Amino acid sequence: MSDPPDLKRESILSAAQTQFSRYGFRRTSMEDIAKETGVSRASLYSHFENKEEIFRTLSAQLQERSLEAAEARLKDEASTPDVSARVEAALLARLTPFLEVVAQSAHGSEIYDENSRLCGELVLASSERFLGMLTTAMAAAARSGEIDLKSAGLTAPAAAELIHLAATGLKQSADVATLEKRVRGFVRVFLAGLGA
Amino acid sequence: MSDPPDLKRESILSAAQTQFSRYGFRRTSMEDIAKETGVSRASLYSHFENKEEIFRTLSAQLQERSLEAAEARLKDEASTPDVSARVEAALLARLTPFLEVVAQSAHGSEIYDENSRLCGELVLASSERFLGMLTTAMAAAARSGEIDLKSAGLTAPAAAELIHLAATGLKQSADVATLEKRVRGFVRVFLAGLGA
DNA sequence: AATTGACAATCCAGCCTCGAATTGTCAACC
DNA sequence: GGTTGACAATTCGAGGCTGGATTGTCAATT
Repeated sequence: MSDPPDLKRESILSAAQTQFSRYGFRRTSMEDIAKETGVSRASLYSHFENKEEIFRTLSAQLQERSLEAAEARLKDEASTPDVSARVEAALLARLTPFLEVVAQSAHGSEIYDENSRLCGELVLASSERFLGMLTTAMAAAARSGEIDLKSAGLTAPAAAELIHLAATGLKQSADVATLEKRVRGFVRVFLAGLGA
Repeated sequence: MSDPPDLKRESILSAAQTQFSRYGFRRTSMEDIAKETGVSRASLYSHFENKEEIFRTLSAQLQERSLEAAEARLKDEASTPDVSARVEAALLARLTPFLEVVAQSAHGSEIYDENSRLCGELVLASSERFLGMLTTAMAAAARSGEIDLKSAGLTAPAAAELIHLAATGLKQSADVATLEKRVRGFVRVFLAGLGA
């Protein structure tokens, strides 16, 4: 099921994340990453093609993890019987890592730009995947009668899109605590509006 | 009530808007604006201090107009007895001009950046003012019993903030028609969630 | 008073150089 | 296999220079 994790690779990624967060992408040199890892610069090239690949790997890992966490929250009907609570948890799982990287680091906007440049398609694809999850969840909740899309005049994709776009706006929060409060408030009201 | 409108100033502003939209702020010269207005470049300086002031005036006018329109929609309880419909109309009045400038022009992002740089405080203040209007509207609707904030666990400012932030996300629409559809869907569901 | 052409001052994109920092790739080593 | 120091190639920012475009300000004109 799970591949054997490459410890050295992981330690390099962890060191790189630390340095990127501290200095941004451009101002972090391979030397910095090597030193933080405790290894020579040359050996980094045994594990990654170059700095961009380290960054892309890190970004992909973050995306993947947040998507998996979000999906898990959406699917966990056993311990969270409420759609509203599942959507809330999924949005937080998806948004929190982003906020921690971008709003936490002094170089958040630079990192954000580099991410668009180096991983633009991945970001887009992840966004689509998340939208797909939400759509599935909305459709399922409509089928089970937990929400009523028809009387709202919406389809499942349209409802998912609204939640997704609204969440994009809510991302503009200064810290995780604020984000949590806002997401909770938003999801409760919005899903209540759908009859949840 | 209304100041006598300075026709020459208005015609300069109109010409400038055309050119800014066509070429962006930096690539539009005073010569361009003068030619479009049909006067000499020198005479522009009889009416405006410089290019930045023309831009700022244009931006302020746009902000002011969208705010006034939004406020009018919110206050028009006579012809629009529904809070939901008023909020929907107000959001559209506020967002549409923005979308027309930014999403329409090929230089939208440059204009957006210059606007932040030259009119940052104004943009912020306008945003606050709009948030204030929404807060007032929410509070009034709660007072009249048209919505129920308490059972949603929200205050009027919190509810207004959620609507405002969500609208920020909805702004990411490719055209006005899409924006309208989304705002309508969002507002109906959200206000329904508040018991409207 | 508003408008204008003309003038001097300023800005700015392009281009060059320079040198230090950084990169990617070895052969040698463990 | 992975690791390393060392090497050559490349990148990158600072700085300076140039010419053309653009700006802001006149005194003269209507």
